[in-house]
Amino acid sequence: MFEIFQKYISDQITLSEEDYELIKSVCIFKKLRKRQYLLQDGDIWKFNAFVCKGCLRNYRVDENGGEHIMGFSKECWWTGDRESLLTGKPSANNIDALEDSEVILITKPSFEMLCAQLPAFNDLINGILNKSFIASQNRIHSAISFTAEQKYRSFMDKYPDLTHRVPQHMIASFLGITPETLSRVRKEVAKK
Amino acid sequence: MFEIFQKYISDQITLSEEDYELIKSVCIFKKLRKRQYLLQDGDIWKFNAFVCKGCLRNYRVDENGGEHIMGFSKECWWTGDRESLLTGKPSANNIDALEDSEVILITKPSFEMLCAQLPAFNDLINGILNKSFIASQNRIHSAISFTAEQKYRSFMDKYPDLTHRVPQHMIASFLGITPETLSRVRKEVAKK
DNA sequence: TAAAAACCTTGATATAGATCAAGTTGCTTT
DNA sequence: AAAGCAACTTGATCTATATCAAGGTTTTTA
Repeated sequence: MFEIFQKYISDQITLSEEDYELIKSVCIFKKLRKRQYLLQDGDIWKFNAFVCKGCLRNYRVDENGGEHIMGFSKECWWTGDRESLLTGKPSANNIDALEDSEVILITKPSFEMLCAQLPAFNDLINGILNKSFIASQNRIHSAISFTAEQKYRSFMDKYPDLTHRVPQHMIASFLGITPETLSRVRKEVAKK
Repeated sequence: MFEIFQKYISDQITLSEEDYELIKSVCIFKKLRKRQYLLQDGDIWKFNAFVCKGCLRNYRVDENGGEHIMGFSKECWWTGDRESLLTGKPSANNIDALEDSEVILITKPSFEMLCAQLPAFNDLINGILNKSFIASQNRIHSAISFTAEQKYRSFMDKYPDLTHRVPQHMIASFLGITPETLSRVRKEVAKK
């Protein structure tokens, strides 16, 4: 399980054997069965989580029980709840596994230690935060500007693999449309 | 103009006189008249921009000429286009002044120098990036989950001052609804 | 200070997408 | 392998919001 994380890191920066030992020493390995929660709303989230295998979703539940998917995380993506982690307040999010999955958890203090000890690791993480922010901006743009069809096309464009990997009604939820609408949009898109 | 930036910093971290001199030495001071562009799409954005005075908007234009407002930035907020800055590619965004404004620009190399030389400054900036990311997540949630009325209420909640400071049709654009709908929503909200 | 723009509101109408409902297919679980 | 559940589709209808249009108000500019 650690090898995947190690490869992910070594593909981007150069670290010594000892550096990897240090990282490994603070990793918490966790296997999740399909449908198992990694985080439930109301809990306080304490980690940074790296997905080695499988796929998770991060969602919020509204007052009517409606689920709204904030994001998916597959292998080599990060997940968690930055807001709860930063503020120490209970999370409004739920994270659960869409498939049997394997994740690595690193507590906030350990993570900060790594960033302090390993400048290259710190840069790597910073780059990811930057990229996530940019992705969020683009998602906001699509949410406030696009039609249902444009939203779906841009999803396929950006996440071609997820398009077939996660249930359609979850993609609909991610896009902020109903499953019925997505089904009809797909029929249209298939025609052209 | 620099005093505002200095106060903003000193309210959050402690720096020496020399540190401020260093910061000041890389600041580019710029005054903008109402409607003046700070960035036009197609240009490559090279700075981090801190708003000392006034208010700007950041927006994208779609193929039909429709404007979609990504964000507002008033005094003591940051603005710019992180994506263009990071990738070096032409920006898809426009930034212009809604009021006569004053901004401080810091080029990317200078900014990185400051972050490297002044760890506290680096932490400060990191905190801002984190908070912006969290704000983006919350905006995504509202965009995919809320009705027009809920969107407007949450805007008033989050930005009570902007509610009266920027034109209504721009708030509508920010929320992803039409100006007419916003006008009607406001009438409803006023009743209750 | 008058003319021109920009802005906001209100009404009438249109429509994209939501909701409700039923049937089908395809996974899980025992 | 059957039963039960979850996922997808399709049709009918409804509704929140968009679009189109016009008038009134405020702000800008000459």
